[in-house]
Amino acid sequence: MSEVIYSVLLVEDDEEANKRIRSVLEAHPRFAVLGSALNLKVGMEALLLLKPDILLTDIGLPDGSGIELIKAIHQHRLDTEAMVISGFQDEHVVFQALEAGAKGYVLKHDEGQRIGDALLAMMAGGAPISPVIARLMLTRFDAPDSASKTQPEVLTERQHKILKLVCQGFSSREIAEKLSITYYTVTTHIKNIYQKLQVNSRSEAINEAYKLGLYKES
Amino acid sequence: MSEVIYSVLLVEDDEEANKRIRSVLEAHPRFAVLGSALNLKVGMEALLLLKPDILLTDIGLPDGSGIELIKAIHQHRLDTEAMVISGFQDEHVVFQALEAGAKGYVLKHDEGQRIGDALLAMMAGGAPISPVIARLMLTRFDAPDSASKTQPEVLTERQHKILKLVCQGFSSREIAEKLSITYYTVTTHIKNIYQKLQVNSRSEAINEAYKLGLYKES
DNA sequence: GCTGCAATACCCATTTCTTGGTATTTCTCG
DNA sequence: CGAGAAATACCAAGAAATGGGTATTGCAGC
Repeated sequence: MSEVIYSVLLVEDDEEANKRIRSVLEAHPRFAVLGSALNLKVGMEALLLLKPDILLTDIGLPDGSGIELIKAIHQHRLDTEAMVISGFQDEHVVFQALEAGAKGYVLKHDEGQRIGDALLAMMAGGAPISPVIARLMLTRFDAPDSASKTQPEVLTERQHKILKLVCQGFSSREIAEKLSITYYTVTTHIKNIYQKLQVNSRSEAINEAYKLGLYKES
Repeated sequence: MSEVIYSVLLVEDDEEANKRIRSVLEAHPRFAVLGSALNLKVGMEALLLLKPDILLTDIGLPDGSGIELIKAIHQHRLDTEAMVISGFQDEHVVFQALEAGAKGYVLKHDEGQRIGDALLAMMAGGAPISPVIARLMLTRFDAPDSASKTQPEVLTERQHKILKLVCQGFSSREIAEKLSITYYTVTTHIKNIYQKLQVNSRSEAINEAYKLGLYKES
């Protein structure tokens, strides 16, 4: 479509791979590499400072997981899309990344062209995967188990009840009164709900709840 | 105008709300609370016995609908004005209540002052109903009238756009950026939206937007 | 018995929202 | 032209929410 150029931050501890990917992107007309980091700490600083359009990060960094970076994007409400580059096709890691909000997942060994294409596809607005869906997938794969009888919900019963009230427009204090618990407890629950839904405001939580069809009458 | 004091019967099953509204009315110089009931049965008895000037009732009572009370007013030809207090702006319920003869419809979450004002407005011959609801009534009951080309919305185009963004979970500042207007302007719009929707928080507005079906993709 | 999860409760610093104003400009309608 | 609606912008105080913690209790599973 457009001729927009996307700024990219690369975080990859393998110097070899870092260099290679970087040069690939630098050769690409649609991307501008703002910088690259070799570890989580530097990557985090760069992310918050540079606020790139795209974060391209490895998962296994020497001083932590690249997932932290993806989480940071949400926490700081950056307008950055995250894509994971990993050496493994570890299912668990993939889900973790998606859960954290990553939009894509490419392999280190992919050729440069593929990486560029993947990034462009992502920026063109791939189907954003709901964090909860990802989480559901996670639990589904983690536990190829049995039951599936009761609530397949990620949220606990209590959290669900509170989210429902939040969606109905009640304030934290009103919810506390309704449930005969303290205001503090309500805020704690809400905090946990936000984390599970990967959002950070009431409005976003409500939005997510509706998206997931969590509301079918009361 | 006059210094008339109106007698009020309150029927509300939520003890919390009951107590709150009751104390608000008791503190008001123009109202005298004859009694309050927590369910339909007691409410009905009280209504027929006390014949209050005003019936202030919830709809969803544990043993039936408050609409029964409104109907009873007509059935027994009482000289009582009915006003509904509800936690929801459920379209269906509103119509039922108005059809049954309710003169007003206020929200539980409204502050005491607003409830008092609404009651006085009603006694003065008004019908304190949310403009949005009124508009819905019009479009429902008739009006193959005018153009119908433009948006049948109560909200202006701008307000609609902003409400949409609010529903999508954006903060006021984010909306301001997106629309290239100042934060102040956004808050002003939101203020006006709240007034039109008769709510007083983001969550309630989102709720209302969904209830009114204001959202059909973007 | 230990561990982990869920639910509860509390604190505090910071941000965001809410509410009450005022005010200017543009546009439409009568 | 004047009235009114709509969009814009600004301010300030108080309420609420958010994010970072810590901590206790009870219960299920290993």
